[in-house]
Amino acid sequence: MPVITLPDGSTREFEQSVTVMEVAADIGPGLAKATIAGRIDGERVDACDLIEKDAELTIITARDEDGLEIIRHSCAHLLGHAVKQLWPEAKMAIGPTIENGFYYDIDLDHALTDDDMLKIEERMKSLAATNYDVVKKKVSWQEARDVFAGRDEVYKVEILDDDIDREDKPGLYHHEEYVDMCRGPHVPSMKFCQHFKLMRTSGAYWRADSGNKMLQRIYGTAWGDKKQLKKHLNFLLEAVKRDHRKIGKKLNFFHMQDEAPGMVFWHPKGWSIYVAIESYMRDVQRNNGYQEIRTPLVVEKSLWEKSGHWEKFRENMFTVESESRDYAVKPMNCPCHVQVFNQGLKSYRDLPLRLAEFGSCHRNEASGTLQGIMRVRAFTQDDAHIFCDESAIQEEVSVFANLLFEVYKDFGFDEVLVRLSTRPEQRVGSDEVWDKSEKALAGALDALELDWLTLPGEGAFYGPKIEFSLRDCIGRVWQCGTIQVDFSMPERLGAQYVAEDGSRKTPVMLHRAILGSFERFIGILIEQYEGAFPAWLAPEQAILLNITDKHAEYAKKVENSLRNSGFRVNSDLRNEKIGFKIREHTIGKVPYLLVVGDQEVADNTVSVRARGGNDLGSMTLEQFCDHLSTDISRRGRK
RNA sequence: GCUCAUAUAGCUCAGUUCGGUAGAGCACUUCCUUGGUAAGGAAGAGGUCAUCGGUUCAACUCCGAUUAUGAGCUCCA
Repeated sequence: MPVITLPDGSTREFEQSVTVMEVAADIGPGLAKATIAGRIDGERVDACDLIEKDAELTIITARDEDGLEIIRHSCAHLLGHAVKQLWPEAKMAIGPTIENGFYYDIDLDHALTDDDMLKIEERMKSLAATNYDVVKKKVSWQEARDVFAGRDEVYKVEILDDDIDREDKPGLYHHEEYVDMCRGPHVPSMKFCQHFKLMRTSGAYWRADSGNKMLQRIYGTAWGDKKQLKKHLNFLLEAVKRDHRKIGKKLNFFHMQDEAPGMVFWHPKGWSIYVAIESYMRDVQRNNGYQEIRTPLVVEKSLWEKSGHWEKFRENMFTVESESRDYAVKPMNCPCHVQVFNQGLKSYRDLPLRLAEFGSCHRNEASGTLQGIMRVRAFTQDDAHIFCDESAIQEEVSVFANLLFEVYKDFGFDEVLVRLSTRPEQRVGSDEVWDKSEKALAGALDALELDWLTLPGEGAFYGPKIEFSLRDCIGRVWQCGTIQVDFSMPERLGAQYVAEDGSRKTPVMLHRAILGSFERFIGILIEQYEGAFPAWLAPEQAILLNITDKHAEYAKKVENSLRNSGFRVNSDLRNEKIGFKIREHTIGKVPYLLVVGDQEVADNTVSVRARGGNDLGSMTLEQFCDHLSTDISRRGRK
């Protein structure tokens, strides 16, 4: 006689055990139709699962996040169903859900082509169109193993053997002749799996181990209705439109070429953006207690041996040989910064000592990881190291985080995600030291009253780190800033200071960056702004357009005057119609187009057209300077 | 590094179904046009079809290798 309590607090009593679906039907036929699964006392269950005793029940429909996830999971099974019909010899590995969709890893000798993808999608659609019911059976471990062994599904058998307790009762979901094993829950009927699209294939190692066989992974996206699917596909198109590689080429910001893989050739316009950001960061650092330094790019191997880099990351370092000595191009700035710290005797009165460097680093990343200017082999960090006493960590982290939030706001990013990465398997330093470091960072975050998550095992080899990620205007998340505690390197490299009691102590070092790397950050900005940089960063803040040759001299005069006022201005004096020039520089995303013709020459003004086509009318030079200055001083803030 | 795909004019891309050495638009050059807020007109020039090798009478096309790029995987100190 189970009593079911619903989310609104109402209760329903039943004569005998009932399924989730039956409860839904009892509430109303409309709900029954929409029922995907249920949540009993917080745990997700199938619609066909029996409720035998009193329980709190929530019905899950496509409107719930959970419902969507179940749909995606079932779509993975649907993919399996289709693939096995088309290639019966395929062996199915795992098919989990991911953000916005699902994938399935498949072992199949035939390399899947784009045509195959269409074929699979067609088959999935026609299977789903029959609205067949998904039938769940709980079986014994042995029974499940027999089923998959009988079907030669070696990966399912391996999962059973290695990961599933012999006492467990695995759920087998029957999609007509296809069977998949899953913790569930799944949709009761394929009528819920109608709005999906296969996205791409790729290789993926079995159990994510690069020593294992590479399987073929098929990615798909799936949604509760047509509208959601369309919205997602539009989002993807939007992301493609913003691709920094395309925009970077079109707007002539930079290029890359075969001879220097993973390294950027900055063109005048891109470099102008770079310089604007660098000089902004230089001001920010100077105004916040940092001292800028510059250290060598190439340093003898022995220093990297002492710092621990040679042991842990030799493969990713570029090396150079000269006069029988081995050098490495620096992959990080920290060991060099310790060398600066080590010059001269330091007192506790010198701490915290904050050394900053726009440090140019080279890391020989695996070729497959390179991506535009986002992931490169040569990059420059807005790097700094804070040498301080252990007791100052929390304060330094907190001051740093607040500074970082302000900088991000200047770049137009208001939402920042914070995560704490803890000790990885490969690391230096004792567990004691790691305990201390992790605690210090967590303490600082709590003191700031931030929402933050822990990423276990994601820390750097020398210490735990806080990572700051920002969300761009179309919702994507980019990891940029970081602050990392390091109790190890100062000791390894012999950093010391004289404490109040006259004893020698080893300082703690905080590695920190706000933007991360200039290359990557500019890539992010290009995508965020779709190339339309706000005035303070725009390579060309304004451009003079003359109507005819008659006005060229006046245009040139205005251009020079604006330049002398410190603005980045050019003029386009070509013999072209004004409409043509407007079009070209609109596409070029110049913030202000200044048109000059008879009228303007006579009145000593410029006709101002803002980006986006806003006609701001005629202004005197002075008025325009004020307008532009105001715009620039706002930076990226709204 | 691994899997799959891709590489044609400065850019974006056609094309060679079945091997007989290539085409468009934009950009560029010249000429005409001096025109007021997203493309004025005409003519012209421009490519060893990524590199190296193989098959062939003949390769841009087929095969192999290399390099780079892309999507993922692994990695990201």
